[in-house]
Amino acid sequence: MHPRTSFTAVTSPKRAGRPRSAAADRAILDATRAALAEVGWGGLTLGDVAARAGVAKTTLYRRWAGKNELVVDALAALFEEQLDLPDLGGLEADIQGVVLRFAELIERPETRTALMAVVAEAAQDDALRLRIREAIVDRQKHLVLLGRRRAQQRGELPPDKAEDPARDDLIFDVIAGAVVHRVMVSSGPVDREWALRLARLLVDGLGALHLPPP
Amino acid sequence: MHPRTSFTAVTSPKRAGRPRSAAADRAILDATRAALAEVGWGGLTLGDVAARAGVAKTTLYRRWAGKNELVVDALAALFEEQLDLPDLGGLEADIQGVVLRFAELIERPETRTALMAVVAEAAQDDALRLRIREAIVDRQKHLVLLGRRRAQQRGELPPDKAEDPARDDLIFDVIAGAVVHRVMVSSGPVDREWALRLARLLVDGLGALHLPPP
Amino acid sequence: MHPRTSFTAVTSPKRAGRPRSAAADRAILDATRAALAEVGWGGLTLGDVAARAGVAKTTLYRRWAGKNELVVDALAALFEEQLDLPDLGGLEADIQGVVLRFAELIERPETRTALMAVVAEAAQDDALRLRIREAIVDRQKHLVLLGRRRAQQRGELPPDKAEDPARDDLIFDVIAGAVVHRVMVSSGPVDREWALRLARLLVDGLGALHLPPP
Amino acid sequence: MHPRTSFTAVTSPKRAGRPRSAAADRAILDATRAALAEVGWGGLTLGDVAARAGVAKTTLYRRWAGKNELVVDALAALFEEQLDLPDLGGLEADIQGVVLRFAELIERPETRTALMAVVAEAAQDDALRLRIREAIVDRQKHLVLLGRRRAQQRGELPPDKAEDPARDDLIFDVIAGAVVHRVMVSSGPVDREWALRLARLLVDGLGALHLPPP
DNA sequence: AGTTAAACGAGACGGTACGTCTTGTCTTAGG
DNA sequence: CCTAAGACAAGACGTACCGTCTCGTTTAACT
Repeated sequence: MHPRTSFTAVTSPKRAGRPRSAAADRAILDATRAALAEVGWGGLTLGDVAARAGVAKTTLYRRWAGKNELVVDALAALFEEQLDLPDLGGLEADIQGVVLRFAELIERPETRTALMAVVAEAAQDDALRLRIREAIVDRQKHLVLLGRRRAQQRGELPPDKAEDPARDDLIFDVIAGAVVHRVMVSSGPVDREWALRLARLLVDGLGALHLPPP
Repeated sequence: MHPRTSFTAVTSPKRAGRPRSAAADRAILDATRAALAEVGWGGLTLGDVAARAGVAKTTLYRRWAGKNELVVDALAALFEEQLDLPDLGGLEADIQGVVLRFAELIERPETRTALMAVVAEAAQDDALRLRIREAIVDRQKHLVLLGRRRAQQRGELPPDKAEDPARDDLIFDVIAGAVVHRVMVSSGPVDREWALRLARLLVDGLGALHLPPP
Repeated sequence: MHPRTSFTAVTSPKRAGRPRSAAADRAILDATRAALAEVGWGGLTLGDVAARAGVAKTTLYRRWAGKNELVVDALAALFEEQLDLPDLGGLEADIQGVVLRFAELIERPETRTALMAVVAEAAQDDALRLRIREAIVDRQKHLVLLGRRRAQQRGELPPDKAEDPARDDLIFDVIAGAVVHRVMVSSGPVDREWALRLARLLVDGLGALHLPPP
Repeated sequence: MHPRTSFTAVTSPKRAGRPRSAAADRAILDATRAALAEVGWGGLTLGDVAARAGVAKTTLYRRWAGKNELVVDALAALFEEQLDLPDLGGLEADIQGVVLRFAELIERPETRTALMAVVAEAAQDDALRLRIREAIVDRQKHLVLLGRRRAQQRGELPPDKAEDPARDDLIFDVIAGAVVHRVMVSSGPVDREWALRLARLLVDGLGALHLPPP
């Protein structure tokens, strides 16, 4: 499997020959999501995706190097929409809100069947792991910053003396990890109560993290 | 894929014909782990496992229904050993210890490449999800109970007025989820410092969880 | 494309595992001939042959390395039957008879579309050329010997003083070549008259060939 | 595949727009012959030919409908040169000479790999067969006429009472067929000796053909 | 000198077949 | 009845060409 011209890469100002069809891009990604929801990661066939999209396999392979890359891009679009953090008046409520929102995303059939699968594939593929982080994970991370600043303005958390990005990373790993584990492994519901308890645990735990790091 | 005689099931007292070779079982599981570490889940082939184990494919299929089941059993053996929680003198230290221990387990090549993969497969396969919980996840869960009781005896946490299993589940989801997310997605190290910060967050957050549930 | 265990090769005395299905061999060759007659060499697809034969592609590729080898074997069977030279009472009649017979063979749809194609492929493939000679061409060659001996016994040709295999080869090239050229290139009919004229030319020319070689 | 403006067709007196590049025509035919000699018919790719000729595929398809037509035209040029029959003083020598000459042509790599291939394709394509006859075969046929007349003038053959074109066709099929069969199938050399024997066979056989047809 | 219309290069496109691979079952011979 | 060996049906894989198309550019011949 050879590397391809990245689909997201901005095509250079002047390219000879017939330009790539933007409609094909869209059709393929839509078909991928639809197929994922229907048959799951394991049953996903690039031939089938191409057929659903009304596109030749070649067209698909010209843009993506394989199943992994395609699915990451297909999922990325889903995550892009869900990027906001409505101000619910307090840190606890904000966390509860974002947890519910994130769970909603994870529980969609496309996401359920595919997200862990690409993470698993990425275990042995550094480029893929990077792509997942860039296209999916990091986009959510700024919510942590936003939420923390808002809480500091409200006086719910003390102001920072110095930057501590590792702390925000930890918070993100805790929230995202807990939700994913709840949904994918424990198979329990992420309802308002569960989200509230997680929010409480974090609100109380967050104070300690603002003490000087060890 | 048809159900098989479960590998773990105790074979009935008297069975006619040549008995199954216990050596084959071990050889297959060892080969599976070795192959996982080498080529990862995606590259894992049942034909290759059989060849490595010096066993015919038939023998393998007679015991396991497919790749998923085989790998779950192969991983289960890895998790079986790691079941203790040395008393390090305080709740924070205990949590830090168990986090480091768990990370160590997750970061092995066999686990890294296979655990998420079977979780992903389980997204559409209830039986598999149950098997993973029973054989892998739940085995670790009693550590939460043990740790909490020890902390209550030390007076670090207030005694329970009533049972609250959902609370322990949440704690488990948070710890396990955070470690897995850190390792598999964020690709950051789970070192003493990271473990300490997570432990602190939990110790302080845990108090709130002992207030009456909402 | 890797070499395969030859289909015709006698399988060694003892082979482990399930033996190859003889029925599959037959079904594949029959399907090949049928497909050739229907869609011709250019339209012949190994996938289609497999489907017609009710066999998986793997089974086909286990026996033959590709289209060329398969078709040679499929044609060989056709040529095997046609091996006799009825005594029509005189050299001229015998030649006329064999020419008509040979033309009949060449003009079958399977042969028409495939024979020249494999010969063309063989132009760059020594192994294939050898296989064609062994499996198809040489089988007909003994007819020349037989016919000549019969004519010598009748006194139509003088007895040989010494062996001269090159002479028989020439005769074969002339007869086979003329018929093939007539059918494939000139697109003329090989009817009784044409066959008779060729026979006359040869009968009169043959005398000269029994003079001492130059 | 649609019909094209034939490459050989005289372009109509007035055509608007940019005229077709004659250089491209030449480059494509040269590239075709070179590619044929290198990779053979089977390996010949129109994309590759275009690349070798420094021309876009479109340019190629604007002139020829496909591989078959292109190769026929490429071969035709080779055969165009070889059209003479030096008077070697006698019928036998003349035949020997033309046989050697023809063999030389057939044994070129381009011819070897491509001639039989297009003949094979023509088995199911009447237009192609006609084109081959016109562009390649018939050009050689007048040599038979020329040789026969010369021999009649020398007195080596009796004068014709009536036209008998079928007889000349037969002679052509015999000579061309025998040489092709010798080269392509029997894989034997067409050397002076072989050519002489064929010439003798014909000279002696030819007398009979001048008797009244049956 | 400008206009025009076709040829040109480049390369994307929908298709189709390729030959390989893996899956899970089946068939033999041997223990 | 189990085992090893390996053939089997099924079907996805990723690649290579096919012949068509769609661009933007170039090149003559006709205004």
